[in-house]
Amino acid sequence: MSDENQTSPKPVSMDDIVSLCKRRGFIFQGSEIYGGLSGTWDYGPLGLELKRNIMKLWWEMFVDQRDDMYGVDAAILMNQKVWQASGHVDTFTDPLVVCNKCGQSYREDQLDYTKACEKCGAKDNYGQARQFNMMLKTNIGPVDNESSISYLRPETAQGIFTNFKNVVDVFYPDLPFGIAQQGKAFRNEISPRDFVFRSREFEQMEIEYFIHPDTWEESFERWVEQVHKWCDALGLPKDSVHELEVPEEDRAHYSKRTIDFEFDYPIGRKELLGLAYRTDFDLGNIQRVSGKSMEYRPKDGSTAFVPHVIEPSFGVERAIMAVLTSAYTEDEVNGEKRSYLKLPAHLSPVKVAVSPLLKNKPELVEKAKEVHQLLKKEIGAVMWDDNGNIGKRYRRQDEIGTPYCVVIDFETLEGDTKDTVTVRNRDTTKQQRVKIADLAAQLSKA
RNA sequence: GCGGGUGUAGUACAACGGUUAGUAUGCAAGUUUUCCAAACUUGAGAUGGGAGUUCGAUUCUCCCCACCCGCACCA
Repeated sequence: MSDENQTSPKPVSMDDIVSLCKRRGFIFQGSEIYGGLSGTWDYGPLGLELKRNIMKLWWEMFVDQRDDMYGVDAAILMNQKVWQASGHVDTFTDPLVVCNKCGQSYREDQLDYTKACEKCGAKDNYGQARQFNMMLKTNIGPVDNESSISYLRPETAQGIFTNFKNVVDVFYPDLPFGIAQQGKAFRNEISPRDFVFRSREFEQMEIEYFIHPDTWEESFERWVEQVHKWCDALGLPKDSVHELEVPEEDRAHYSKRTIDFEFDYPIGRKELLGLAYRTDFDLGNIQRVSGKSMEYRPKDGSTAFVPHVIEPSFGVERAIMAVLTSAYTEDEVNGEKRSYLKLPAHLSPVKVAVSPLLKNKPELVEKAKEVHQLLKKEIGAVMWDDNGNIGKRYRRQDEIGTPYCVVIDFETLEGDTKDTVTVRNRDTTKQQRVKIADLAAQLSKA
């Protein structure tokens, strides 16, 4: 689906991004020193900052800035009944049957044994059905038997549903309200692909927004708007984000409406996040399996009911890839090609770099260190950089998306311009003089 | 999981069945440099892992691992 209507194709390739991520300390192959482990990735100092900034932005936007949202942080390991109730145990254990001749695999429930293999035409040459489970299984405690089985959660959502009653009992929020959670999830993907796009261990940010069933349509529409606001906040170009209305036959059976928000990645147009109306499927299952009531009793005394949910589900790694894709820019400065990350300032791993114009002039270095300490206290993510010459530092900071470079030069030390520094803008490469006293305020505002 | 491809310093590339495996860039130390990857000196740094063939393997063969491209999968 990415072949047609590809709008504003980015010149950036996946290799550019992977290479930059590694070269500059964003993302590395997991367990690389031992030859790697498929589907796992490690975050370096800068990637970690970027990831945290994205997750922080999300939390501010969807939890801190709202009155109707509650956060939880549920355990990754959960009682196996959670996954029986949710349907994951059943739907994740599809038996697979493999053609002995060509190795083509089929789901047993969809295979007609009387027919020849669709791929190679071999007849009556199917292997034994074997279970394939997308959930990563483990055992709790010293015994290794049926009852000790547990799974690394394949989604964070169930940790929200299982805490629905707790949140209602303690806070009794007015409906509608939402519960939000960020955290790791695990899937034993058959083939992890496309850098961090599909991996076996990943980070999710999910919301279950509880509503009265009569209001689902308007609530859904509001979430569509919210999702677009989120994409704007990530700095994604509007023409790179697409709504895909998922047709009924492709939706989960309990979902009455699902929109996949897709992004134009270097690997094509792929899902960035999902928005689904899940009805009362999840709470209903919990009620059925646990025997505990999941009903919500409105404060006005009207009839109690099991709330329905709208579920916006965000993948952190997919957001990171979209942000990097959008931010990666190439232009020319003084005839030299330059590549840089045009990140929104609130996402940049480093907010400000501080340099002495020349590193062999102690008076400059001393003053610069002073300014560095000052800014570090005020802004936090401030980097000291005195490597090479000033142009080199600018390029290096450009490439990791640092929005501002502060340079202490001889004008800082004396004359009318005493105690002013140069502030250089990443995107325009223009610079202006700013009083040291105003620096922190001006940079954190910008 | 299937088919195809790839695997050499941090990155991007070279080379070769045979002495110290090169180049660029990056990195580290130093000299220098008054604003956009200047220059010089020095230094560290690699044949993914394991078997086999061979007098000798980074090179050839096999197995494993990882990544890339297709297919399948993606509740």
